[in-house]
Amino acid sequence: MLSRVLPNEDLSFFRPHEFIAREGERPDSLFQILEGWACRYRLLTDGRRQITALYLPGDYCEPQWALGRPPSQPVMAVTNVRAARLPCTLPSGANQQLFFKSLSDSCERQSNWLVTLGRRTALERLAHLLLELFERMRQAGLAYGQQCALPLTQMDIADITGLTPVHVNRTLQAMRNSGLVEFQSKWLRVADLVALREAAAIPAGDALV
Amino acid sequence: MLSRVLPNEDLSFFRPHEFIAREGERPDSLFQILEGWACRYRLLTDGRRQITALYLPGDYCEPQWALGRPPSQPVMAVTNVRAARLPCTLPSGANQQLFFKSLSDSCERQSNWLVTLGRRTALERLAHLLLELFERMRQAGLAYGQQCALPLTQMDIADITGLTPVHVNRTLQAMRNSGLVEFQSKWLRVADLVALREAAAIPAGDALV
DNA sequence: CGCTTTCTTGAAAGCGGTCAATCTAGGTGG
DNA sequence: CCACCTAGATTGACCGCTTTCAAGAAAGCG
Repeated sequence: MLSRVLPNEDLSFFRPHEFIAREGERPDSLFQILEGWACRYRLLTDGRRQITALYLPGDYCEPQWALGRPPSQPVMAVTNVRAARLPCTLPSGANQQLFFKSLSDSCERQSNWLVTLGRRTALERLAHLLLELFERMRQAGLAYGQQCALPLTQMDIADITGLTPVHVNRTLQAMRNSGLVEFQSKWLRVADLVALREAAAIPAGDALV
Repeated sequence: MLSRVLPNEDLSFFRPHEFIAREGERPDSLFQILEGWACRYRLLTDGRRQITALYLPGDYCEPQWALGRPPSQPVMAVTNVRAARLPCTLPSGANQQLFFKSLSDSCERQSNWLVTLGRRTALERLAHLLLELFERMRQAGLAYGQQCALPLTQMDIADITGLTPVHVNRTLQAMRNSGLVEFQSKWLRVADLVALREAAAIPAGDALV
């Protein structure tokens, strides 16, 4: 599933909360996540945090670094992360295609998140998030039946969905109580994907990306 | 300022609210906006709308169409629009660079908007929007001193900022009353850029993009 | 000059936020 | 093996920003 582009030798490891890239510092390589999760975020001066991207196994972090653009937001490991180091230059041929597909995918995902943050309720945001993460884990070959790992704290989830941890907690409980999802100790189980899609207010034809 | 890539012959014109691209329909060309504004948006089934991108003079609409990805969201003219038609294929050489820069710019802008929609208050969102639009108009050579055109209705602004038109109206009034901006009849005047940045809760080092 | 879109205003309600305390579980060291 | 520690999850009470609903004023346009 998770296609490797480089030999096993060039690996990096990160611990939870360790920086993978710092704001403004030109990284000397970019990464393909092999194992674990990472995130990109921005902090406002008063401490408000918004997570703007999640990197799951298989994801590139970040193609645009190869375009000569230093990271404008820090990237940090959420869990233990194992990643392949790739040269920080634009590859040619098929790998170039891959890069641009990756860039354009993340653009698409962000665009969908704008809709969620701008117009969806708390419950819809959480449904959307769980759905998207399950789908991405499935595509990475990391879902088992209707279950997958989901190693985020409720605080992380709050900073993704633009809510407070307290409200995430309450809304998650409502979702559990209504039987929409099972989600505890970093493990997600989606009984009814269609119901979850509906709860997320995702129009019929829309892809999740 | 606004560098043209094609001869004058290949032009398209659109009226306000006219579709420039429809969801899922492969466009046969992509555009560089020469005059006027356009937007990309998504509609939820109950009518909620979120605008996910604005296209100002000089902007490409949309590089990723050339990557073989049909538009996942409709694009529509906000004002009268004059645009140059470009072949819907990946250019080579310098123009390719241009495309990817454009793609990566819009990615960056979206990422900043995630922060705004997720974590900023109504006043901060509006300040951020006005600031960004002024800056983009300035870079396009379309600002005159500290003023520029801003041809959006309060409803458009609401659908960009994830607010209701009513609240946009009230918040805009508050900003006018406090002397932060002058904005009426589609014309913006920013007396104090620094104050507006502060009102937008934009951390010191951050670029607007 | 009438029509339609846009802007403005008021009152009331609600969703999600804030503050603060308590409970739980995983990890550590003795 | 258990006391302790700390991060994370949970709960309750209250607050307030933003929404909703409903009218009316203003402005743009044919």
